Amino acid sequence: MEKKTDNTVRLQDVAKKASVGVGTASRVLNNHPNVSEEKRKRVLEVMEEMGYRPNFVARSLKTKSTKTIGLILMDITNPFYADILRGIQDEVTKADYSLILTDLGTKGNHLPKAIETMGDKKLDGIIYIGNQVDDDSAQLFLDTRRPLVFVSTAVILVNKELHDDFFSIEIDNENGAYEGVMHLIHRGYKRIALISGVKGDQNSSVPRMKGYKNALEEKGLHINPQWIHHGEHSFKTGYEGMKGFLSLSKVPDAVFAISDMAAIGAMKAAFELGYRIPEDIGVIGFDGITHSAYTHPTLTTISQPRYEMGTKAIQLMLDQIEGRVQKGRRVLLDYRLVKGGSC
Amino acid sequence: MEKKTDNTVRLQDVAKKASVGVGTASRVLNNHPNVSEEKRKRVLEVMEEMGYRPNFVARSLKTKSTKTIGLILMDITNPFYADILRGIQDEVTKADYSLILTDLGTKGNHLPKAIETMGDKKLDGIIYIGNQVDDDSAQLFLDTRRPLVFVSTAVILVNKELHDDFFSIEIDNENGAYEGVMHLIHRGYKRIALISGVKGDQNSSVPRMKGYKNALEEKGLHINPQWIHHGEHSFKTGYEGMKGFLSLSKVPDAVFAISDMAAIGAMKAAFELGYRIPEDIGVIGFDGITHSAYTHPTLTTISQPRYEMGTKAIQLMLDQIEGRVQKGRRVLLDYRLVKGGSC
DNA sequence: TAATTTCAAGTATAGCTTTTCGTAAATATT
DNA sequence: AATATTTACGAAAAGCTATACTTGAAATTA
Repeated sequence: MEKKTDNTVRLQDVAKKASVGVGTASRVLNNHPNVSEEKRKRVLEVMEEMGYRPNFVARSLKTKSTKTIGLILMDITNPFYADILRGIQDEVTKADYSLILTDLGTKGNHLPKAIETMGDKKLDGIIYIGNQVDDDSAQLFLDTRRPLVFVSTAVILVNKELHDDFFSIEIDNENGAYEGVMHLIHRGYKRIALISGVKGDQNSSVPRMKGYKNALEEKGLHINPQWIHHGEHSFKTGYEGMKGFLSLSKVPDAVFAISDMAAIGAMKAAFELGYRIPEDIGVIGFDGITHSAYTHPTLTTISQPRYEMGTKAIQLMLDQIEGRVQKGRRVLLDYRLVKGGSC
Repeated sequence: MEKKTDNTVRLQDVAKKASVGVGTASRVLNNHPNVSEEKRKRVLEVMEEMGYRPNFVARSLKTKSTKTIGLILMDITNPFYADILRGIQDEVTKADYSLILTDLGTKGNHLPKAIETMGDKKLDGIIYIGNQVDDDSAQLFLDTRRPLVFVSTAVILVNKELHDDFFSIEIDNENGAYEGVMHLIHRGYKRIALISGVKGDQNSSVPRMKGYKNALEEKGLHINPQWIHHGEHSFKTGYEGMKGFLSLSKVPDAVFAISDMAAIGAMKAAFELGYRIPEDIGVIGFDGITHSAYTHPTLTTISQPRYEMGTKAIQLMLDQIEGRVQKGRRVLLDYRLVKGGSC
């Protein structure tokens, strides 16, 4: 009961030296009221003098709060996610929480393991940013019985029902895409191709493709299946998609890319084949990453409020952790058409 | 001693149901030898049946190991760092550790707080990736008394002495820069400008500028102070640097950028002013981020083994945590000139 | 057979903090 | 002045696991 194996100083060491009970010392530490000014001062002095630092692990065991939020994300390599992370980080820092990050990466399905570990480590909440999650993983999320926030992720189906015990933050993807394609049409483009994401992904691919089709149909333009390319949110996807389009007998005159990464890859491919942008072929992207302002020509894009998505995510998380809200809901943020020189 | 407030199942619940001592249950959990096959099986069954999940926090309190590594990095928005993170993440996942991330961002000095928090939360080790740290923060790092790995960071000075109780992973920045500039010279460029990082930063700015100067001096080329621009590793810095150079009466014919981000920004500025790359002005970058392969023309760059830097960082970290090494050392990895079309 | 070794398995304790509880003292109320 | 209420504070429990220690039985040896 009085072993000092290493030289860490414990609260009871402080208490003893200050001649108070360990309970009192704890109260001082946590700014509880019922402690006399005299003892408070003495304890504080001794803490300073001995260089006492509270043990977070022991505290967590007792309070059941780790002051740590888990963040699972798709691919940190994509600046879109990195920008969201910046918002998350700033807000987390402000609230004195820590962040446990799991970057899923592209190879292998590490999601179930990641969710379970975050539950086991007693994180106070979990944020997920990425593609739609399958039903099994969705169930795992709920099983952790922790506050959840999904960013830029389609609402999940569990047992074929919509759950309302988590938050989600998105933009109106369908209308965003619609507006982007409309912009192309207004600029005079008529043969508009689509570089999409993972087929069937309810997060970005499905709603954005819907917006794309809505716009074309509304204007009576032809939807050519050959002009739709599926892939990831990567340079490579855009590059390959564009290469494919430009090798067809009937070449499109504009491309709507589901992400800026893909748009940049597409531009590269067009340039390589000697096409001029925007004269020969127009390009529009989606996301609004910083990078899109540094291509030549500058990329026109549907910009998402990335930083704000991050800050909002943490705010909603803290609302849940601190019991200010009960039911989850879907939060829609505004997107914005940023006009560049690519179309 | 027998309160069940919520429905979490504890090891002692498992033990009771399996009619064994809690010690035995613990041994089963940790694969200790001295337990009969019969009881092991029974305990395992009960665990499965009750859905038992070990409490990491309680375990950490006892074992003094959190199975969590801290990562402090400069700016996740820079793909160079994001790529390193990918390597770190993969290796961390493999070893069944978690990662607590602190992205310092650009505004405010959050480093001291970040270090202290990671110490307080009893993380098993800390990795730092970024600019040179000041002496005070360096001392804080050492005060945590935890394994340390510094990636792409200049060796730190504490009390004006070189410490050897931490690891660092770098490339030979001076020679890398030297080689890059030499490449420009061999391609026929003679008026070579430099877009550098933070002035005096021993991490990248100082050694790379040294390599830059070495090359110029060796070839008897003029070093023009007006052709040196300081800033950050960002698009903006490169953009502004190049704009500045091209407004001078005596314009350079090539630019060596300290990072690919800056190089891309510089290319953008040159294009805007109607310069052709590589005909009118040559550009070479540093880092080798994926992005550099998708500019037009493709960016020539000194590529750093980013992913490997990450995996190596974790390997060295685990070596320390698991006691396989005592003294720290400096690890140099290989860089590589990747020839693009920008010079 | 008795003594010794070996091993399985149960018990108690440590790890550090917060919180509950009970007591004593101080203050307020009548 | 006597009682009720509030406040200060120490002792101990609780949170959950791992480990050191202990015990008892079985196996080995003399």
